[in-house]
Amino acid sequence: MNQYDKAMSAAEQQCAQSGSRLTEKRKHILSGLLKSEKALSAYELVDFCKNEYNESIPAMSVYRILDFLQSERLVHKLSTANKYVACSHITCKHEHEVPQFLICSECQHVEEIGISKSLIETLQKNAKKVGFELVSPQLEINAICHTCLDKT
Amino acid sequence: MNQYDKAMSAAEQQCAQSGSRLTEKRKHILSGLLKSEKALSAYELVDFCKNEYNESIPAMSVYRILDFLQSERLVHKLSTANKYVACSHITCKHEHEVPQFLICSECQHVEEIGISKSLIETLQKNAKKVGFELVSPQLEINAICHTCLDKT
DNA sequence: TATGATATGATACAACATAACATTTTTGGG
DNA sequence: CCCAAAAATGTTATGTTGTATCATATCATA
Ligand SMILES: [Zn+2]
Ligand SMILES: [Zn+2]
Ligand SMILES: [Zn+2]
Ligand SMILES: [Zn+2]
Repeated sequence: MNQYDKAMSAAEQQCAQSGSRLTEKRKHILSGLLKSEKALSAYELVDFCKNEYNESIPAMSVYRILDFLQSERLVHKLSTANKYVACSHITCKHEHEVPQFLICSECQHVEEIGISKSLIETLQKNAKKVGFELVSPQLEINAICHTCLDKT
Repeated sequence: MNQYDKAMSAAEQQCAQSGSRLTEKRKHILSGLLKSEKALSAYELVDFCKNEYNESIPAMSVYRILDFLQSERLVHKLSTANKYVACSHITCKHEHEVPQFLICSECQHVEEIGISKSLIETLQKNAKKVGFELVSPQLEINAICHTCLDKT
């Protein structure tokens, strides 16, 4: 079974476990994010569903579906880019760490990596010094991927 | 001289030094950010100028002015919030470090702090591992300020 | 004062996102 | 199986953020 099928099947399991339904439309949106392997906007996902499945999903519904997928921890929102990306750890058993996203400013390719406990603690300590408490943090870093760097 | 006046005067100096002009409108936008002490959207700055100076600046101009102020390193854009904030180090002589912003999700209060060299190096190393180069990074962390935390 | 460069205005529109209410689909108890 | 409640999706309108383009005004300086 390839990575895509594994992810879809893990997503089914995740939803079954939490007692929610992974409908066709929700699957299509998730598949768009999984197949593209990059961050997509809600409207790009509308286009994807039109092109790939000849299915017209209104933007409103796509946003709702993205909310659902986020609540199931299958998808993350990248606030700096106003785009959405499939979680890289859908197939993993382990608890989801505080995520860090490296986002290529050129091609929107995204890598999701965990942040080490010690790094989190450092950030937390620094925040506290200036009167802030981290709640459910997430780091988004704009960078250039090596593929795009080589092209220039 | 209070902090606000110091900042405006330092901004004048900065622009003089780089041979650019800090016009009235540019001053008004900057003053909006300095006085509010929180992150504001371009459209909120339009309102500020209307209320404070009875001056109608089109949104287009506000965006241009914000671009200018960013190029002079007087203002930062917070991409996660789609808002803008005055640099906390306008009056400082030292080089501007890689900035980290703690943004209160409740009240939009922002603290800008520098990131230590060693932390940057850690981030850079982690990025390299997954094929990314940081260019001009900036960390934005959504958190809750203690004032808002106490209210709840 | 003429000229070019810089700054601002006006208008239109693109892209991202939500509010409010209607309709359809699913589900589970009687 | 049927119905009512809950969940999912559709429709329409609108709000928010941001850019493109072309026009006009202001400033510097020769
Ligand atoms: Zn994830
Ligand atoms: Zn790239
Ligand atoms: Zn700064
Ligand atoms: Zn606050």
